[in-house]
Amino acid sequence: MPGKKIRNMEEFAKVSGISRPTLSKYFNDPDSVRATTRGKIEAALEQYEYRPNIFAINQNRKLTKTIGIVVPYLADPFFAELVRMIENHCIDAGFWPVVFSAHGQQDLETNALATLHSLRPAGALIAPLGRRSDLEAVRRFTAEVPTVVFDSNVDIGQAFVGSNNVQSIRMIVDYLCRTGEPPCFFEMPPVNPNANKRRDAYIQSMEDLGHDPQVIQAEGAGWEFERIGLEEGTRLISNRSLPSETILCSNDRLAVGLIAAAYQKGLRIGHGAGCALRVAGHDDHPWSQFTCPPLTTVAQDYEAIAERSVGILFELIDDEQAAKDRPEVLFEGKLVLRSSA
Amino acid sequence: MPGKKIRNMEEFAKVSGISRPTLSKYFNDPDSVRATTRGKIEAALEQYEYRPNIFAINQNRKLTKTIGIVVPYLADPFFAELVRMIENHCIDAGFWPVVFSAHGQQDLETNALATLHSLRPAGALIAPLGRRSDLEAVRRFTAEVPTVVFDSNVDIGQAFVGSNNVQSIRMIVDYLCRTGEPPCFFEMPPVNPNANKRRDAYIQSMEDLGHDPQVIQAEGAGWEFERIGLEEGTRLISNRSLPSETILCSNDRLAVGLIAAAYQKGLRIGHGAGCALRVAGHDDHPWSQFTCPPLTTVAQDYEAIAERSVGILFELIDDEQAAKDRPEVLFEGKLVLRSSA
DNA sequence: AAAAATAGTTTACGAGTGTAAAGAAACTGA
DNA sequence: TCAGTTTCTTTACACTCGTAAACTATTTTT
Repeated sequence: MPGKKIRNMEEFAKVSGISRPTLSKYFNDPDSVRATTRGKIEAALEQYEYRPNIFAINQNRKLTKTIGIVVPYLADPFFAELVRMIENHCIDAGFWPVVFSAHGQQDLETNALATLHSLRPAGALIAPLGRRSDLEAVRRFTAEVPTVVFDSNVDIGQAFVGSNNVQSIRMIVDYLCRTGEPPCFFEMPPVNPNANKRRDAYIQSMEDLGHDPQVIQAEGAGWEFERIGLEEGTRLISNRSLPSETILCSNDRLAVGLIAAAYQKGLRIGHGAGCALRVAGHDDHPWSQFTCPPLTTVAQDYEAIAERSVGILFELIDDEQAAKDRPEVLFEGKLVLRSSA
Repeated sequence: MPGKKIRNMEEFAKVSGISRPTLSKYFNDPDSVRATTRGKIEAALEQYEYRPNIFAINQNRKLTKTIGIVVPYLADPFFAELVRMIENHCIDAGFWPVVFSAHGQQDLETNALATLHSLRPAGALIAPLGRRSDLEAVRRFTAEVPTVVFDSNVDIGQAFVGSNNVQSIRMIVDYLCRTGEPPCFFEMPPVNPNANKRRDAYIQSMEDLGHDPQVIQAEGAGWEFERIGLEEGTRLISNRSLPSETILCSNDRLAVGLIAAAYQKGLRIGHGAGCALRVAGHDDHPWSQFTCPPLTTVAQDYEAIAERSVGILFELIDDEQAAKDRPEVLFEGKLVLRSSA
């Protein structure tokens, strides 16, 4: 039951009977003071409402407890989910995560980095816009803040954590070829290196298997991937211009749109009898288990990516030498067989 | 082309030839200095890389430029989208939005409020967890920070902005009754007042129309609404225990799960011939246009809610008297007719 | 119980900005 | 050009906490 309001650490020192420097130590690391002292402080905390002023704390600390998280588009469930996990890891480690979304726009990304920079964070986790990023601005940022890049591997930061697109695409191409007609590849204008890697991996995998790769690029920009999938899918189906009955989509959100298009055109999706199309995706987006039919896809290991990014960042923060070789950690995708393909 | 690094405002005063207090004024509000002075400052800003230290700024300002945004679950596309819009409005107005997600957990919500509090924000926009909120903690927060509550109307804060659930539910119940069998209502254990309002509005609307209300409550907790809809939907269909062929879901995410269940059970959804079920939702979630079939629902006016919440908050910040009567702004839902019902 | 080690107190300064007051400089309009 | 107004400069203190140094109190070790 917090009682009287305490304005600053000095006042709290008075009521708790502990000197201010010791309190400062305590708030930095509760285990750095003797148990009896800790007890007194915590007893006082129960009685009085007091929290150190974040601004004053960070003003003087060489190393703040702030971790910046920058993603290209927070309303994308993939990033929302990843950020959720990353935030939890940061909080568990006693850090304060601050999330920025570029909302798909370069100026907002650059601005977020500038704001973040002036927060003097201990480190940052960045999933760059990719193509649209102001790479110079990002580089300036990473020159001063230990940064782990995740998801989209542009050559910046001190480490990268993401998925092994080559392996995952190869795996699903393999599966699709083994179980039916070889797939064509449905993509949009690439927004980041992942998209390119996936396309290239598709082409390579197909050639290795002795098939003819067929890439369809949907028009459209922005982050409404489902809409792009729906519109282009509708057109392709209407024109009967799909080069294969099996379609591997560059990501699940595109697949969601394509599935909607097929449904609306009366085409049944799946690998059973009476099905006109097989559709597969990539990422295992939170929604993909609820499409009709449920989407066969490759799961990115969200939890592993989140856990490892944060882990590497903490290593970087503890030991700046770890930066030298820019490790790249790639997690393997897992095939998620559902009924769409 | 920013050149030499400037460490603080004093140094920047030297190189720009403008006194520090004037610079301080400029950074607070660029229009508060003469155009010629502004010109000199901005010329210097081009040449030198300098940004005022956020911590030092906020340490002394009575009113910071920080706006706190707290949502119950950021990975829910409804909140992700709303937050995206709110953030944009804040940035446009020269404020710094800081987003917190409670990730569905009370302790995280309470903690977010405490952290936010110590940021001494100019104001806050809170969508409370609802039932799970530690109302006392929230109230303590709102006693000191001008707060607009949105989405979920618990009786705290200086204003509320949300949707008129009574009107919107009445409208869709009306529509469903007019065009086919009267709907039953499919809900989960209510997580916030909206859920209760919607159920009650359903019951009232049905009675007003002379029909027998039928409420089905799915079991399940947490924020994986689609899963709840899928699992309970599967059970209901298997047991043939649906009291009506028309199902109004408490929200779109539940409907997404139910639609998946119906699909997997081979039931065709829609209002045409050969359809076994009609399914309607509420909210117009970003996904609901891509379900199979596309979901008939009631659209919440995202942009209006975002714009108005921020607008009212700015009024509160400018004039604390505005708080007295706790205005409640309810936007009307719009019927979105697609093919699921 | 004395010596050694640990943890606390007191004192003092530093971080980078906001802001107030008094006076100097630059504009404004006739 | 000159009075009146506005804007800038100078000076000084405030905000809250981190942290270092010198010293004292407490605990641990032997």
